[in-house]
Amino acid sequence: MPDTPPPDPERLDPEQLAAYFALMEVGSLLQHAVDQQLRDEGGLSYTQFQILAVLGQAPEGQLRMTDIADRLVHSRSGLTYQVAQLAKAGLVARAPSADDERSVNVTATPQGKELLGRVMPGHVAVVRRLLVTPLNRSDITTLSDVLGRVRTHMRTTPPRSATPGRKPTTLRND
Amino acid sequence: MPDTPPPDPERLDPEQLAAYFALMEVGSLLQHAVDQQLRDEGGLSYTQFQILAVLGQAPEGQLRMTDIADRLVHSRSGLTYQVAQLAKAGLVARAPSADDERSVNVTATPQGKELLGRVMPGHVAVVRRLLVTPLNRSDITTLSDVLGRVRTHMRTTPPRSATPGRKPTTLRND
DNA sequence: TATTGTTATACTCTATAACTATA
DNA sequence: TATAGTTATAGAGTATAACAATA
Repeated sequence: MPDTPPPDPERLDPEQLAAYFALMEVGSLLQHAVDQQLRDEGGLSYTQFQILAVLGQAPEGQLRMTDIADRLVHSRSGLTYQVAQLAKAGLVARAPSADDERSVNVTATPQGKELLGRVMPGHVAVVRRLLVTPLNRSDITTLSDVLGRVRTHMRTTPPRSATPGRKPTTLRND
Repeated sequence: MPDTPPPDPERLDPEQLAAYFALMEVGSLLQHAVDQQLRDEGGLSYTQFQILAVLGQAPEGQLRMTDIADRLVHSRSGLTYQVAQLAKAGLVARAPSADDERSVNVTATPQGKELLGRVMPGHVAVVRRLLVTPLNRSDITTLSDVLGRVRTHMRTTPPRSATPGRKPTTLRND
């Protein structure tokens, strides 16, 4: 009784597609909404907000550039730019590391912490209004469980290299 | 024995926060991955890919600028820019509408359809590798169900206006 | 030699405002 | 007047490559 066709690696079945589309759309809309709120109420981009937030959670209240980049931004120069913006606004301070002269320690200034605190309520309100409201407690738990697993998998999976059968300039000799 | 503190609208409990963070991170990583794949294999941004995809799904194979903008991009001028890019690459064609002289009908050219078809397998592969693989069928169903509800709610919820207690220049008589 | 970080540069994308033309 | 769309413009963000300095 072959009622489940063999999984074609070239396609996604309707359920998988629906999950993918819903994820992308919800992520995009939520991102857009919080970005807007952060700009309106704090003059912060979402990336800048994330940097401040990550610094706030850091044990010593400080992180090296590399540490921040690994968690948030995709290129180093991009992080340098964003941290420079934050520093220009007096929201973070940079100091050379004591034990490794190459490193730069970034900390949130009092103004940075103050701004973060001032912006959080509105931020939370947006997340609550858009994401939390339509879900019950069980939905939330499920969502964080399932997406948590996906996140772990994504972090583990090699980005894009290691593609087997990929000869790097090895056809002929050109 | 009050073990459930009253829900503070100023905060999100750990489960809610976890769901929010997981959603944002997974959405961001997945977006980044597919964007990369589309650029590498088709020279398309994710937005451009979406435009082609939406045109492909359209009943007549054509949509007005407004129709596309409503589904995808956030500003009209942004859409004009993106469609212009696609047209410049010969992937879409624009034609004035017959029944409404103001409207512009956009269609995918044969090259556009060809490119879309050529890019889809890799696209699907990324989604499968990052999102589908770590989940079982039940997870997928749940995910699309829960996120589908969130999406519906987001589309319904007024963006940001209609803030109650917001007097639109109605103090005094102005 | 590998790692940390910055700089220079160029490019993509987005949004706002002003504008044209049609309904 | 309202709607559909474009243009001009300006700004934010990102990545790549070259670079300097330290481990």
